[in-house]
Amino acid sequence: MNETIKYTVFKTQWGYFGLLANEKGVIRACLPCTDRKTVEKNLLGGLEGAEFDKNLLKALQGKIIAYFEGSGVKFDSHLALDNLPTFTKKVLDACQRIPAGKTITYSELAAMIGNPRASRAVGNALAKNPIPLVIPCHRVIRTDGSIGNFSAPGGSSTKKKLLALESKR
DNA sequence: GTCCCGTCCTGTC
DNA sequence: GACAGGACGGGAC
Repeated sequence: MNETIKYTVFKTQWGYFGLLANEKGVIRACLPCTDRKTVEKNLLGGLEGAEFDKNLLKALQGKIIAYFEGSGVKFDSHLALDNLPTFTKKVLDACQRIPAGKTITYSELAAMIGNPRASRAVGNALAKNPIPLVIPCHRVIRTDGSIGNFSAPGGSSTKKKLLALESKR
């Protein structure tokens, strides 16, 4: 494999945010962290040969920064999800259609992809979401109203903070 | 409120 | 191919 992988780390209101991308689109994202090195480590995760490019996905960077400033933005960047299982791709794709400030439940998301009872499998897929925030997996909550779980650094408290940020608009 | 079983997909053996 | 484990749901108690 000889594809070019680039990454960038930039500052937002919440801390440093990382993006990793190849020619096809975004591969991975890393939620804000106060320490830039931590972000790079989480983002690259042992990957070698990734090239730093501060102008990588400049438009998306701007949107993410605006997002953490509290403005409503729509992430429409191209994402490279080819290496993920079909079901996971479907789940992530459906997840992207959730409008900002709105939340749906795991079972509603399952219904969107034609498997109303696959809520558990949906959670499984979201747990593997490589691109948090851009794929708004934090907008998916449990049917009983509880926040559910979140695999990104910070866990469910990060999820809560993200929802609070969106709902106060 | 807590417990338990059903459900469906992925990763590992 | 089989099995265990999950960001869940819903009914039973």
